[in-house]
Amino acid sequence: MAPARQRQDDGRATDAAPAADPVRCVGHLDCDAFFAAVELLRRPELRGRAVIVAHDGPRSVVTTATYEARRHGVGSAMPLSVARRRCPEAILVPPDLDAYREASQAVMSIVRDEIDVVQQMSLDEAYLELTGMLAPRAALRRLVARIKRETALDVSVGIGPSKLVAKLASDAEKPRGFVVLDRRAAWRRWADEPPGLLPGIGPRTATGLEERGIRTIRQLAGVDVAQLAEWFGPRTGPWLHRRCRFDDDDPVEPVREPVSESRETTFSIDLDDPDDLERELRRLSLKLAEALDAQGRRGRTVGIKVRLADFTTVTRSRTLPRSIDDGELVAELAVGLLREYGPPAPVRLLGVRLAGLELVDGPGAQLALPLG
DNA sequence: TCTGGGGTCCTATTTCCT
DNA sequence: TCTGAGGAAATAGGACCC
Repeated sequence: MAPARQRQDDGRATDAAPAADPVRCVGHLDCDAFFAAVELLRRPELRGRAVIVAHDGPRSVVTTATYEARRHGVGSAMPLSVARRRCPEAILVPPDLDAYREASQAVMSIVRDEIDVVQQMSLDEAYLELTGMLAPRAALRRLVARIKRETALDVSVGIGPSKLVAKLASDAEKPRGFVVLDRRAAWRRWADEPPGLLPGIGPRTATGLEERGIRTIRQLAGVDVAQLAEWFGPRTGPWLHRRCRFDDDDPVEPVREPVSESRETTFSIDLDDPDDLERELRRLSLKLAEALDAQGRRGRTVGIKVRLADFTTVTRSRTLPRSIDDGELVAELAVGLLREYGPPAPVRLLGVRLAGLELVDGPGAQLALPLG
């Protein structure tokens, strides 16, 4: 494989070409077993033991497990029933989102204090734009040490020429990893791994590739773009073509406006009675509207999501001429959609969503309250 | 093994408009 | 008035991520 433009990150491109942009440098920071780590801080007696953070229900899944539990084959998103079978001695701790939010804020405010351009991806993960920085590695070494000192949490860090490589690098040697790679090093390290290693290639795409005889990133890189476009679509095809070459120029975007917000719930026993379903949908609608109201946001498209007993999922939505934020109205519309659909089987999950979000009367509207 | 909750984005199809 | 091409927006489904 020959990367189109090769530029090493030693290249302090001296005044030769005026158009030469600086070598991009991106960091990815990921807290190790974040939810579990926060729990261990509060309950040090659990240190060294297999701990699973999950609700205790018949249909719950593992949110995080300590590395001791992972050694027994327990992993994130695994049904709790399976996790228990694999690791019966594991201690179950219910999630405490408020505590994780607080810990996240502590970490992220340190990150933002040290780095100008930060894109936070979740409570425990962020991309850092390091381009132009004189000594990015040293800076991130200091950052890691400061996070450990001030929060007692461990993080893994990856540094690369793109988000893609940085993310793979941070994942490569967890926990407490610190991996720096350029594109060619990434190729050497992962070319013979399965395509599913690459973020964005999930089980479905991996299977699709396998059915066509493609089992490694190297093999994927040998497939014609046009062929990939035919197989996976006009955008996904070319995207795969670049991805398997570790070619990525996705920018680090510090602020992104939310597109939609939703509330959903899985019942511990499937619901059959329309009255029960409507009551639940109302409750979810009011909860959603309340949250959006607190943010000063409204939405123009109301949608429902219904998962039936056999796991088939149906969505219905309706777009209004203008955006709304009233809980009762959201509930009315959601219930209307549910009635129109009329679930043909017992329902396992019900959800409501508001999309096409906007800030009411633009930014700052919330501050425009009468002062008396 | 039997699958949470909260998001983003992509694709295909339909519908409406010009 | 009928017909059709082509774009934008809406809709539904689904992949994927943490």
